[in-house]
Amino acid sequence: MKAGLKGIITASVQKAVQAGSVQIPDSGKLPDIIIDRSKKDEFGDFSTNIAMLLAPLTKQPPRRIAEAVAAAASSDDAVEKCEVAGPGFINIFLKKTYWPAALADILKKGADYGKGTSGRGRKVQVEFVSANPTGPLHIGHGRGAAVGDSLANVLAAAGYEVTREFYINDRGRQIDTLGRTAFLRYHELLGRKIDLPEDSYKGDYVKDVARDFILKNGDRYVDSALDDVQKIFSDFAKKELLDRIKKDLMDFRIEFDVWYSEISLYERSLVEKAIEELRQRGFVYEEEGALWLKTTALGDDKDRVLRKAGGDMTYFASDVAYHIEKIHRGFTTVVDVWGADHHGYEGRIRAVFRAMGLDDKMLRIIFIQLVALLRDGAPVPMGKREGEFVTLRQVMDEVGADACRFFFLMRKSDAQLDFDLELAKKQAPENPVYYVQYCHARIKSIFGFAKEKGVAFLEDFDEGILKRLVEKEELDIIKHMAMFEETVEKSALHMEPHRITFYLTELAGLFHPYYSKTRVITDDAEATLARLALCKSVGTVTANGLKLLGINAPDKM
RNA sequence: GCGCCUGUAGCUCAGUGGAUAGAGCAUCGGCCUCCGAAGCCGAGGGUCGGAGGUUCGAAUCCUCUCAGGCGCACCA
Repeated sequence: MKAGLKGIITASVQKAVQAGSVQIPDSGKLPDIIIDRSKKDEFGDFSTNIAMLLAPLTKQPPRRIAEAVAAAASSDDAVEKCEVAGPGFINIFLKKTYWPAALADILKKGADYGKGTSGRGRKVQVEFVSANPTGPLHIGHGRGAAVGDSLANVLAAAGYEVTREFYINDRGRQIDTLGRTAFLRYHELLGRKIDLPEDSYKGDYVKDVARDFILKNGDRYVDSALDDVQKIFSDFAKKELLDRIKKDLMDFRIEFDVWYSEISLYERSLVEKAIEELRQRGFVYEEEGALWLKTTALGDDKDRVLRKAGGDMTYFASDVAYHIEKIHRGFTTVVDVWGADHHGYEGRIRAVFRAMGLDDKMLRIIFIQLVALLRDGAPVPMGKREGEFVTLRQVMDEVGADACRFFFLMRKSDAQLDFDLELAKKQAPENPVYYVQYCHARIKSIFGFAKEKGVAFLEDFDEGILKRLVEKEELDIIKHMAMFEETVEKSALHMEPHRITFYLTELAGLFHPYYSKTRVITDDAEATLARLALCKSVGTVTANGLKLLGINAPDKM
């Protein structure tokens, strides 16, 4: 419905321009029209500041522009009146007949309500989690997973064609270290005395891996030299740990379209090809035995090594090849979801896009800030090096996937997040998770009650009865629901899925008080049906929003 | 030292240059004989870290500054 409002304002601006009362300079480009719910009822239903945005362009006073636009908009069928207020706000009062139509539109669209077309089918890749298969997913990965997955949902809803991708760092020094650690744990389990080097993976999960290795292979490698069998242990361990990561993500209800192996880049010679491509563009040189990418010419702080003097390729070289591959695959936008501790890496990856002659705006990097895990307000210690960090699995098992995802999506991702385990579990008002879900369950139960009372709510009811919804609370709910499509679009545009969380909390915050105050099922048959229609649509919008967050909309709690 | 992120109510945070800065929690006081009390109603709470600047207008943009977090590898 919001698109309709935007259309009214756009047309009105154009009318004012044609009439000569607003003069747009030759460039002729209108600023984006932004319409918001009015802050106060006396400011109408919706407001726009378009006149104030046009003022500097047209060099005309904002109030005069506003008056011209408001006059044009007043003649629109849906508009009751338009007022100019303050420095140049246009306050739009819509006709009462607009709201039944808006509500009917939501009911008609159902599960599709909220879907938009602003993405125009453009291809977007969202790469997220991409945790090394050297250990379990920790809580920070979980936040990245929730944000990445929800962002992908939101982009898809806004009309983009989305690919979800997990990049697997399945080669390099950390994998070698993993293999060596597994090798040592293997010996330990077979009764040998071992000495675990400082840079080993110290978590018990490597013992689990070694135990499984024994089940499959027995003690046949116990007398082998590490160098001879390291690859066997590395391969075994990384596969097992990746399987666990996949299992964790599946239980967190996250599915990837593509699992992209770093090794596969080498198998297809894509790393060499990428370097060759960059060499031809003049950004590759050799110095002190190493091969360098001249990223300083592309906005980075210092040049970066692609191939070490010892001959090994760096992790960066793979990543260069991977991102060039993303470009060749035809994505118009590439989204990388990274832990905030990787922000030092941003410059060199942007440089790759610039080196390829592309606008690096096509790369969007979402940084996921730290999660501070609390229990009853007291911090839960973390620290991967010691091998005693809190895993996603532990938290998910303790508080449930729904609460977990909701907490991760309660804040914008570049703000630190306090996650209180006890709070997330509490079935009490101070837990924000259930407020929204309860809204959905409550509505389902209203329909259960209606059925008991023999009140039938049919899909093809007479829309005329919706004009019985005249209470302020009822209209406020409809107005908020009318903003859902806009919210999804803004969420996609800014790549901020947490906006959906806030939107749903607000919707529930309108519904619960309404429910307490107003009886839905009464002797008045028409009013009952109209209110059931309202309830139905709130349930629909809540379910649609929760789906974008990857959270269940329960019928019962 | 350089770079990035964050400073908004007691706490945790919303707030694409616009109107008198908003929620939730916590605190205090009320509400279950009636569609789910995981809910509702009411009250108090603010130098938007600080200082300049840009402008009709700044929590929002720019500069400086203070505080916290993170990063500055031929590691990944």
